[in-house]
Amino acid sequence: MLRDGPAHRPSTKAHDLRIGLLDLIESAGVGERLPSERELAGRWGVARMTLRKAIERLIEEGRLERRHGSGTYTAQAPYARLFGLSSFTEDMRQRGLTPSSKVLRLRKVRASTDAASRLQIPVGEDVLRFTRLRLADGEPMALETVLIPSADVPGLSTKDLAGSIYEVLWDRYRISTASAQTTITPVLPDERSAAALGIPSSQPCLHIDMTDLDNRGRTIMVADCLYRGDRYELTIDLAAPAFPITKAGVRQ
Amino acid sequence: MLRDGPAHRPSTKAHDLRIGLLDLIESAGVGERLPSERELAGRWGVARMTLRKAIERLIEEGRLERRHGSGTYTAQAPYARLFGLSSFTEDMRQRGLTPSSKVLRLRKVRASTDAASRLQIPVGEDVLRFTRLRLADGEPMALETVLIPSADVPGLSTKDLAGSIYEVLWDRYRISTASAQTTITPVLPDERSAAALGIPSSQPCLHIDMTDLDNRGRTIMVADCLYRGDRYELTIDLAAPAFPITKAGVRQ
DNA sequence: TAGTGGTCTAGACCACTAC
DNA sequence: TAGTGGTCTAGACCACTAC
Repeated sequence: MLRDGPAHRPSTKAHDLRIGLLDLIESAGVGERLPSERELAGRWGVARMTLRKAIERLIEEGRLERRHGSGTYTAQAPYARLFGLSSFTEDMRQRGLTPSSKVLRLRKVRASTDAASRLQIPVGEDVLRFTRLRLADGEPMALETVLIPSADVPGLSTKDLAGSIYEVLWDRYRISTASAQTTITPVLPDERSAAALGIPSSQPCLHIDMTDLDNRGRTIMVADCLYRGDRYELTIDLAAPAFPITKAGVRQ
Repeated sequence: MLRDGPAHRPSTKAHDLRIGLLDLIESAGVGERLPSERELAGRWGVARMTLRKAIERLIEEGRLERRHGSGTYTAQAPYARLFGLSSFTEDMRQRGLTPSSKVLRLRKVRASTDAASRLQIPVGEDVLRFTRLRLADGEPMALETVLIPSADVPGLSTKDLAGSIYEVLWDRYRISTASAQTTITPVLPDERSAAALGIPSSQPCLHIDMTDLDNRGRTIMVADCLYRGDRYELTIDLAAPAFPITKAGVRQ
């Protein structure tokens, strides 16, 4: 059933099983139970240990979860996979704060040379550009400007921007971030940004620049964020054995 | 040979094998070859697959390396494991810059309440405290103050502080960092720091506060660093499938 | 060519869950 | 108690290395 062409590189059985498992995951809903390991191993004619290896890799990737004695389940929506850094909404909730947003601008623009280069699209292409004030417990926390190729998000409007953009991209367009590149620098805000954030322009801020890529390395969007240095701190926990965990913290 | 007490928690064979493997790693030099999987499995009376599982975990932790057809080897010194963030020396080299250091102060002090709490030692205990200017291509890049319990590093002196402290701790005291907690905030430097870094005090900087822990969760040292915002930027690459890679970048 | 790691098999028994 | 994942066994054959 599974194997394909002859002169193919990674063609191990575990890799073929991966494809089959991904199909199952795709067609299943979030949190749904897969057939048992014995059932799947039998169905695909492989040893259970071999199947388990393929499952383990998908667990590492955050696509599956196992519950001892119960079963193997599809994991939560992939937009939650990139830890704290990716989603302001998630960050704030983890801190026990209530996130909200105020859309300051939303319009369609033509990609500048710089934007086109970052988005990997032709110069002049239509791009949706919006700026939001992100709040925590009603108080300004960050100012964020996002660029997304218009063609990817037909019909996206202001009312979709109340919460996590990751959630909207996934729920509505089935777009999900597989990796992100982030650059962090300390800056002083310009007058306008300082006013929007409610801080003096002498207050240092974290400038967090992010590019989100899908699983084929194509750019999904770029985001330019300015976080208040007096309220926000970035925490990175690096652990040698397990995965480094990155999360954002809030200074009390 | 391996199993210990009865009412013990993780007591799987793979866990017992881990202990045996760690002993081998400890007594071997860096880059040395271990006995083959078949040899070790025979010696310890387990199936090869079981041994492999224990080896795989140590590979994930960066302690071992496998070379197909050749053997299993002890990995490079563990101080290099924590990616860019941990070692200024490594960071700069990766960027093609030449790192150097200038020790500004080094003395033994008594732990303040705050220091004692961060280092997990009694208040008033002897602590080695040093401040270094870190340079890249001869130009100031960061100002760093480090605290280490004196008892852990007998004989450490100024001449040991020319390069990576991680390297010294490992080579000389066999102390290695297993995890690190880092907090990042944007700040304006005080007059004295600004002068040392050769920047105006209106130049925002990244304040990076780090606590290094060993594999039992004990604090090894705390470091307080001020990075020039005009020369230094932090880059974080998050990838969903593999390990997030954190590295520091230098603005050109 | 001998020895190594890489993958896979077809079982076994245990620990846990959900009923 | 039936079904699930968790661990382990004792092999097999393949791919690669180092000589």
